[in-house]
Amino acid sequence: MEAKTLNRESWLSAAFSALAEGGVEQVRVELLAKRLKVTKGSFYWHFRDRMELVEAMLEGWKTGRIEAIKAQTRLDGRTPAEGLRYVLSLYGGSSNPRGIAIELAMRDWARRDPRASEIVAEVDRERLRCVSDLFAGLGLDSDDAFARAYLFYSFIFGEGLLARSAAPDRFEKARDICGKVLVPEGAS
Amino acid sequence: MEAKTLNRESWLSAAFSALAEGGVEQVRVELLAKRLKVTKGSFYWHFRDRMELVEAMLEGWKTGRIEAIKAQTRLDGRTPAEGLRYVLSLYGGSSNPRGIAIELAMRDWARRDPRASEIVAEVDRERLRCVSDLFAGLGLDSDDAFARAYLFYSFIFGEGLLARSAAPDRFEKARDICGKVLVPEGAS
DNA sequence: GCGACTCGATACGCTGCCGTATGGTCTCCG
DNA sequence: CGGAGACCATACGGCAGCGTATCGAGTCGC
Repeated sequence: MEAKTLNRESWLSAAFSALAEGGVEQVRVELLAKRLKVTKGSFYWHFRDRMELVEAMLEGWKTGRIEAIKAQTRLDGRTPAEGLRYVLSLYGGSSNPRGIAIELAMRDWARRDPRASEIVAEVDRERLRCVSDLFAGLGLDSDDAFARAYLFYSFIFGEGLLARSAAPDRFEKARDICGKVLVPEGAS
Repeated sequence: MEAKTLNRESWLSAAFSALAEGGVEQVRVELLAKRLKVTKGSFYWHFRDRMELVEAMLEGWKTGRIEAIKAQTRLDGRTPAEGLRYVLSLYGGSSNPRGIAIELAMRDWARRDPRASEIVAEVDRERLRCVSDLFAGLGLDSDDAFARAYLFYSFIFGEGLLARSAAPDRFEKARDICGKVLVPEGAS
């Protein structure tokens, strides 16, 4: 399992872990090197400089997320409502904490770096489009469908921001109720 | 207007600006000093070290936010629905960008610092309580009211995370529709 | 006017990080 | 076996940030 020699992917993976745990500021080559049990001599073999790593992260995240949302909203026999509930479950609660952490770190990064901001915008465009289509499949008109998608994603991201320790015992039930509000049962 | 001598508040204010613009990592004493046109000799007069500044920020933010939410949800003659729409408007859209930026930076900070996490949790508890009460005033039972408050705040914070450049022309209308979904018209 | 106090400047050492330069150790291939 | 190339270690210079120490320059009480 353990490749005896590192490659670009090893460094990218470690970089995303660092991003998830500490934000962009924590993806530093000497820290990653320590994490990977090598020295930065290795890093500068695979990458020209830190910038190149960071741009590879942006590009990789973008394509990965766009592929993912397309796959996740391709309903093979599912109804639109089921599809929405499925997408919601992917980011809901405590499933996939790493994915959520990367998502949030990415967005915090985007707040102060125009390149990250552009990448996040592209991903959001695609996601809003895909999820809008699902809501449109529920019978909503274009504006309502978009608004629902907007609410949908705002909730998903915002939920990751709300301190779950504020009332741990009530969150699960709240999430269920929110699910019903976000993707209405009765429609279509 | 310009005080000829700085005090703790001056540094705290500059620190919050730096926090809003660049996250905790950017509240650095030498940067703040440059921003305030002094040297760090001043800083270490007013604060023991960077830690003390940072803790003062946490404490100040906590008390300020808790006072604010209590004032904002005290409905003097307003109906609960009006109160909710008012709170929503405070954080909505492009009003108060600095407040939103601090809010998001605070939460990103909380993701990796347990002290910040605890502060945010305390503020969230109070906010959820206040807004839950408003929803309860609309006739919802306890669980539904809490879930609505949960959705309400998730939306507010999540909205700040969504790339508005993903579809700038559609966001305003979407926000309006979301408002109607978040605080139902008919209820009560 | 003089000491005490407030507030800030200057200068230093230390650490962590980036990037470069150069050398070493494998592996593969002919 | 021997050379080439892939991969990594070691060592260095440079910069930025933290914290300390010390020294002014104003201000206020008396």
